[in-house]
Amino acid sequence: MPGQVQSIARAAAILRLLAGGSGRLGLLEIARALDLPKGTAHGLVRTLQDVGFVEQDKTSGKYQLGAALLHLGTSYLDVNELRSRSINWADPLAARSGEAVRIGTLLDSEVLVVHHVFRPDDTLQTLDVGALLPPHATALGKVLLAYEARGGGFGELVPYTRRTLASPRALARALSAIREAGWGSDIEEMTVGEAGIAAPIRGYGGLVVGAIGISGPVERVCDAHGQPRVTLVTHVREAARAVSRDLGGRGQ
Amino acid sequence: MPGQVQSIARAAAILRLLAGGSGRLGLLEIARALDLPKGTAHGLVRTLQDVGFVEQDKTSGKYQLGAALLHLGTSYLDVNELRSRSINWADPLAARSGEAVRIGTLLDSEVLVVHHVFRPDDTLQTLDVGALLPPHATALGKVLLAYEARGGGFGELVPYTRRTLASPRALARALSAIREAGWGSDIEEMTVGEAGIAAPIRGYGGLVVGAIGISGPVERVCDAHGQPRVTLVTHVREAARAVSRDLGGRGQ
DNA sequence: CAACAGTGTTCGACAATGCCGACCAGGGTT
DNA sequence: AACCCTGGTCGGCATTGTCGAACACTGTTG
Repeated sequence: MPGQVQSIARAAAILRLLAGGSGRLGLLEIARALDLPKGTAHGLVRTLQDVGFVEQDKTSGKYQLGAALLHLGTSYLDVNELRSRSINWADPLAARSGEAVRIGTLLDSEVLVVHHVFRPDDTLQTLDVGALLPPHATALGKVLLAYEARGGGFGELVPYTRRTLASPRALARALSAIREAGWGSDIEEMTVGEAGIAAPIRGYGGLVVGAIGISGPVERVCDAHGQPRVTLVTHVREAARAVSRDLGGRGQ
Repeated sequence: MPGQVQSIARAAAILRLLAGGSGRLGLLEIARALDLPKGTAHGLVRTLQDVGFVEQDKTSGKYQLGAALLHLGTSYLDVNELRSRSINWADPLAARSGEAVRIGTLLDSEVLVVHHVFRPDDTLQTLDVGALLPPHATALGKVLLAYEARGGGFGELVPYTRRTLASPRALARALSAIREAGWGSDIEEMTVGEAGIAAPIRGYGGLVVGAIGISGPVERVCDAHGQPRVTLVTHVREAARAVSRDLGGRGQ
């Protein structure tokens, strides 16, 4: 594969940096973080500003992400096949299971949430479409990792709770168990008191392109033995199959 | 201001094209639309693909927006000062008025919705955060236009309904009336049966940085004379002032 | 069945392009 | 008032990306 266009790759790095960091960044901070000369960074940032991908706070001079990105992001949702096919099945799943439903896909070894249906009750919930979840500590993420072709080493496995799978060996075992069973779960591995169940979504050719899952309080998601309830597992797997069928895949 | 970085400007144009068009586009369509040689367009698109801003449908070969943009877009929401300050005031406004609340800002002569609170009833509504609204046919848009520094000519004023302000003269009159009154409305100018009320949000230095408004069925938003209800107008203007105060502006 | 009209993709040579480093200009702090 | 820090500018060099033609492939058409 021939070389990349340098300036575009650098511009993307700047945007990722701004998205990841604590919001606003100064020009020199950007230049230092990417190991670029001041002048070069300035040129890149200024054209990013011209196209609306970056805004500058006039008082502090610092830079932040721009409004044009918001529209591009939602435009992506409109085109995304995985999301559009899932929508019809996510709502029934939320209704049947009584829990929140999320659909995610792998992006740079993280889980990108592309759709989110709130838990049917009226509790206050924040929409996390567009959020990135840690793959090793969520049911969605582990399912996606299990079927990921590029089985390279995982990133650093930060432990969120005592039950997080923080060692590569434990994670690899869990992934092969998921491949065996065709679904996966996480029990208080990301936040205490929360559990989740997920199953893979296959696209054209049987390739896994995403995952659908529910998550909620551990006492509702799991039975008396601390295992995910069979009825919920069935619901999730059926939803995953339905979406896969819609996508033209073989559906598990 | 010295020249732009050509390749970044072109890359941004490609992304805008993909966002605006009907989703997927072929390489030649992109090249033709931007008047670029095939090879050049390919290089740009390929690096956009490498950084995740563009995806390629393997079967058709066509290109579409990529997943990385979704995360960038929502990251923008997290940083956006206008949105974060508005959130606390949008919910009460929705509750008091009983209508849907939206907060918008001007982007490229269009209205970008940065926050959206559903109407309190349980009707089915779609979240339009990230959507672009026509400025001349919505209360939010007309308020933003009225206080826009760069008072250049408006784009083409497409008529949506019979009551849309489609002539530059009528629109200019409406805008100066808004400046006079400090708030604006639209009555069946975008969709029949719908009306809206909006007021400007001022940031540091008194500059208008956004607008907040409600919208709903014309029979609820307007009184017997077909005019916006005074109580609703007051609620909207108070909310706008509150947000402005939070932003450090003078609040009207 | 062959010629064709479309794709998306690769390659290499030229030179235009954007990179780099040093140089300005303003603000805050010592 | 001298100093640091910031963001912004300018011009020369050569690295960089652009460009057009050629390639591989698919589906259609004569």
